[in-house]
Amino acid sequence: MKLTEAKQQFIASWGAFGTHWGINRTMAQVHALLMISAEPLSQDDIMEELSISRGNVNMNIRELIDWRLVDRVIIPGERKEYFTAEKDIWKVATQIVRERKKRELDPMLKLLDQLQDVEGDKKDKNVKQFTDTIGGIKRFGQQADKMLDVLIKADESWFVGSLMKFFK
Amino acid sequence: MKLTEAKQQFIASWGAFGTHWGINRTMAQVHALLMISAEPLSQDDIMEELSISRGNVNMNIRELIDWRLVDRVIIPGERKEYFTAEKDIWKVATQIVRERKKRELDPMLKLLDQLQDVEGDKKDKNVKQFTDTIGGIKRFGQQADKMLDVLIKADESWFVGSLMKFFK
DNA sequence: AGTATTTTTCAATAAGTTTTGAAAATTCAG
DNA sequence: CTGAATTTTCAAAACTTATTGAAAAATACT
Repeated sequence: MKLTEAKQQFIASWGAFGTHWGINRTMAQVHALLMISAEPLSQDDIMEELSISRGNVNMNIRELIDWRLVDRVIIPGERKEYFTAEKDIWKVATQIVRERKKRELDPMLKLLDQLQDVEGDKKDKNVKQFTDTIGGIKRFGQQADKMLDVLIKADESWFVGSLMKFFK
Repeated sequence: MKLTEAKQQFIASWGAFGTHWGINRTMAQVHALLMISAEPLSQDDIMEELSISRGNVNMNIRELIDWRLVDRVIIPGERKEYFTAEKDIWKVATQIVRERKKRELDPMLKLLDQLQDVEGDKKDKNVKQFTDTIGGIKRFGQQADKMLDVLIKADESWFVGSLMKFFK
């Protein structure tokens, strides 16, 4: 397979993949493009490679920077801004975990705390089912929370070395 | 907080939560409703509770059954079909992992295999960056794949007992 | 078999999200 | 300070996805 074709395939698939993960297709494509590019790219480069508008590039790059997956790069002597992506997939993954934990898991646990104490007869099966379900989700979420915290702080060699022995 | 209010809050939040995970809002809401219901519900019950149309309930229930998160229940003497959700959150989580692995991770790994061997000069930095990135993602994906396989087969007590020691 | 009830389908429509592109704002070199 | 290059904004348009509801199909009771 030719490089150009392989690149296109990867970008398209990474984009489709992203939509399953609550990430907008174009954002995932821009990220894919930057991950496989040896050199930083400008907004114009990205517009050209992906055939999308300037505004679209701008918005999605901003979002990627917000997620700390992409960095602005200044190239001396160049007027334009350039962009580059973190290429170590372990760092990419832990950064995504970090952000999603902050944006989704933490608020959910907060909410479950509040929902935990409904008024009413603990013997009523409707009340019981509700508090049992909420309680179960909460305990599970707290466990996941702890686990992710350690994962985020760990480095890859620990992950591959110690933890992976569990998963022979 | 009153039960009715707490229920509404939980259903709404679980729905919003779902959209971040590539799951349609209504599907997540139906799932939430069934998880906190002590008794199985009929299509009419769900229509009423969530104020959505019959067709909508039907489609989303079908999808949930497809994901094996919801079961049809026959109540003797009743003409209507009823539905109930798995309430053990550990089982729910492993089932979701199982399905998403099958639908997303496995196909992605297959694709990465194909993209691994691009023609061209291995010294070309563009070729090198591409194959390095793809290779890195593939290795990471394979590790995740193994880990998830063990997780799926494990039961909760193993998870909480042995594995959680790692995450003190 | 005939009929009433329930479930499923699906075309039309509504709602939501993403993209465009041109105008406004900003940046920077001379 | 001026003006060309570049970036940012955002309303309108395009596109995508979800929802409705009525008709068709399936089910099961008498």
